[in-house]
Parts: sequence; structure tokens; C-alpha cells
Amino acid sequence: MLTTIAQIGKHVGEEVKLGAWLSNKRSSGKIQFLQLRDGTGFIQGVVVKNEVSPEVWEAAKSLTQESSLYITGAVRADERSKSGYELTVTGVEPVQIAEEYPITPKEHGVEFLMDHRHLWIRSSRQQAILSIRSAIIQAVYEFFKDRGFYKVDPPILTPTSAEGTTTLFHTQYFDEEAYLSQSGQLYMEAAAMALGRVFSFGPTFRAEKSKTRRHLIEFWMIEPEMAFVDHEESLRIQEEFVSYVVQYVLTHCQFELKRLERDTEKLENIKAPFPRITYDEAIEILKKDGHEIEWGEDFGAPHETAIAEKFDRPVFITHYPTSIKAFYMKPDPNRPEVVLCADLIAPEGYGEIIGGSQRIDDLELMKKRYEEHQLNPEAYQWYLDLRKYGSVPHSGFGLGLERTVAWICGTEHVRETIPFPRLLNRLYP
RNA sequence: UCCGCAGUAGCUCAGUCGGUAGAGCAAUCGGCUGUUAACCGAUCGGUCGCUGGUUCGAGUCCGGCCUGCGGAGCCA
Repeated sequence: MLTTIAQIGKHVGEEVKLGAWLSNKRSSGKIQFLQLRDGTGFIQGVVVKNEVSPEVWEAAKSLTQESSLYITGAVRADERSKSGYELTVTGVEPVQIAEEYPITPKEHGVEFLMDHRHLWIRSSRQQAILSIRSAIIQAVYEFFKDRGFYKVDPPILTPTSAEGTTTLFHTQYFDEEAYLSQSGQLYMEAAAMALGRVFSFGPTFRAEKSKTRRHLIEFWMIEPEMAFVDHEESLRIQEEFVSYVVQYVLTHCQFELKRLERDTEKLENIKAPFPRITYDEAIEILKKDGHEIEWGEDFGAPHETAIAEKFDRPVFITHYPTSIKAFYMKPDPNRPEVVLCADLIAPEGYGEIIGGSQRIDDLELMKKRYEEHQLNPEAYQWYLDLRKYGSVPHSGFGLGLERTVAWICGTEHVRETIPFPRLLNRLYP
């Protein structure tokens, strides 16, 4: 029976067998140190020449970087080890001796690593990031399950765009033209009218020529949609949600955060409630700081960062001008020139992680918006139907998974937060 | 699309005034009983991104193109 490295603490003093890869090896004339990984963790195996058969010694010697093997040994607690444990090797059974491995223990450039992404993900840093990504996904499901949300999957192949402006990936749907989904939101509104509180979690595609540390062409989004929930309550759910995810990672991923050298003190602050400022206040703050921006303009990345720097936790910017926001957002009844919406800006310059709003529930206003935005009413007939048959106040939001992972992990660029990033000019591997 | 930077060994880089290609790592061989990107010695390793030009001579100077990186816009 095989053990895993994660379980090894339960076997101190026993002999165990692992299936593993050799990440590196250091050796002297009569002792070899094997750096082993099995996906659950990392451990060092020590092979002492005088204590093993010549066959085992030679087998260990034959191992190259990234060779696969079965290894047996006695588990020992050792304070010299980073994980606290070591394996005194008694048997080595190579499965495959790896050819010369491209990724050496020295530094590499971004282009080279991206070309070898299929191998790069084996490194301890990448393993830590992907492991935290997985924990975040778990936290998302737990949060919504505990609150009675249904998981609903909107289509990925769609007939039209949600908002005409965004560049979409075109594809062929037999004889008609189709597009890859850039948001499941409109479908989620239909689902909310059927099931009350719903969330989706899936891939999304944007054919934008964006080339920054915050952009991917294909990324994953969590989109909750809630019937009978107004803007205020939606904000409370959002801050509770983000706090839950961060605290979940803090309790489950200490080892990974340490390996990434993440300053966890900054994450421990992340508890609801989050500060809220209006778009008007944000403009004033920016003007006071010397930024050239006028009411009615949207924020750029430097603006978002400037505002985020003033807070120690994520900050909501609410009530944006109607003219710069999506057609389906509900105007503030007291001030129709702004909408009931909020963007959540992450700290430390990671930018917008949530965009959300209360949706228009009035049929006549929605029809008016169709005209203003020159949307094809036939293509969106089903969406109007939601306002005809039992329309209710409802709100929703979208959280970008990769930006959230990047923020929590403290990575420079979102390309490291997804196993195989799709970027401008990169579709390989 | 725009602005800025870069492309030399498998990888990361150096290369002076234009004079005929260099280091570390990796790989291979040898040495070393506690290594932490181990260390020490030897060996192997080149279409200097492509293309045109200037020159007796170009990795080096000039033009064009390609690719990548960083940033902007757009957005999560």
C-alpha cells in the first residue's frame, strides 16, 4: 500500500512506500539526498551507502531530475527538515529515468517558463498556487451551499452577446454563427426567477487585446444572482463571501502561503464589513491626489490602485454614472443619473475583483434601454419575458477567480494562477 | 492599437573603441558521510532572432521585419 507525503507524519518510526518524482538530488561520495515530491507535498529521502545494498545505491545514483520512482524508507522526525520529517531510504525502484529536464534549479525567463508550462506546474511555487486555487474553489462551493444557493450552469455557446461592446470569440454552430460566452449573467437572472438564489462557476472568454498582469483571454468567474435581494443586501453578501474565502485559505493553506512568502498579516485583516465610497467620493479623492479625471469618466488601473491604497481591506465603489455602466443596471430611484452598482477593488493594486449591481426589474424601462443601446429585441425577447412574468427586485455580481487567486497568493501576474493560461498571442501549451 | 525595453550555448547572462565567441548553471565523467539553487576538478556545448546595407573586416554601426516582455486602453 502506498502512503502519501501529506500523510507521512502519521507513520513516524514505520517503513512506508511512496510513488514520487525526484525534483532534485544532492550527493556526496557515500550519502545521497533525494528531493522527492508526490503532489501532496515534498520530502527529503536520505540514502546512506553503508546502510543499503549496492543495488539500491546504484538505483538511487541512476535517478535524474524528474525521474519517477517507488521509494521505501523509514519515516523519521528531523528538525533539520523544513517539513519536519525525513525518509531513511531502504529501497529505490525507478519507474522511468527522465531525459534531460529543461527546467533546471536556476532562474529562467518568463517566455521559457510559459513555453514549458506543462512542466513548470511541477515546481513547488506553482504547486502552492494551484493548491490555493483549489482551496478557493472549495470555499466558494461551501459558502453558497451553506446559504442555500443552487449551482446553475449557463451555456457556453451563445447566440448573441450580453453587451454588444465586448469583443467575442466567434464560432460556428452548424449553419449559424455562435459566440463563446463572455458572461452567464442574463441566463442566471432567468435561473434566479426559477430557483431564487443561484450561482454559476465556469469559464468565460474575452477576445480583447488586453496585455496586462490582470488579464486573461480565458478565465473563470463566479456569478451569483439573487431574487428579492436589493443592492444593499447584495453588498453584505459580497463582503461576507470574500471574507469567507480569504479566511478559508488562511486556515487551510498555511503551508502553501508560507512557501509563497505571502504576508498573511494583510490577509488576516480581510473581514466584513468593507469600506464603501461612492463614485462621487472616489472622484473627489482622485482630484485631491492630483489625478486628472472628471465626473462621468471611468476609472483606469492607476485610479483603482490609488483608491485601494487608502484602505487595508477591499473597498466598494458604488453608484457609478448610468452612462458608463451596463444597460441592465437599475438606476438609483433618488438619482437616476447613477446606478445601484458596486465594484470591489482588492488591496495592494490587484484591481477590480467583483462587479455587481441591482438589475432593472421594470419592463418599460428595460425596453427603453434596448432602444438606447440598440440591442436587437428579438434576440433578447426571452430576457424581457423575465420582466413580464412575475418580475422581482434582484441583484447579482461576478467575481473573477484568477484575480482573487493572484491577490490572495500575492503573485505578480494572473498567468500563474491558472494551470494553462490563455493570453494574447499564447495558445500553447 | 499606442508607448518603452529586449533577442548571443539547453537555461540565465557578459561581450570594451568594429578585429574573428565568454562565464555560471544544466548534461557527461571523477571526488566528497548532512546537503538545502550543495560544493570541487575535467569534458561537452554557438544559424550571435531574420533580412538588407556600410566596411578590408559586423554579435558590435545603419534600415526594414519578426518574436517576447513591461505598461496603457477595455474589463473580472
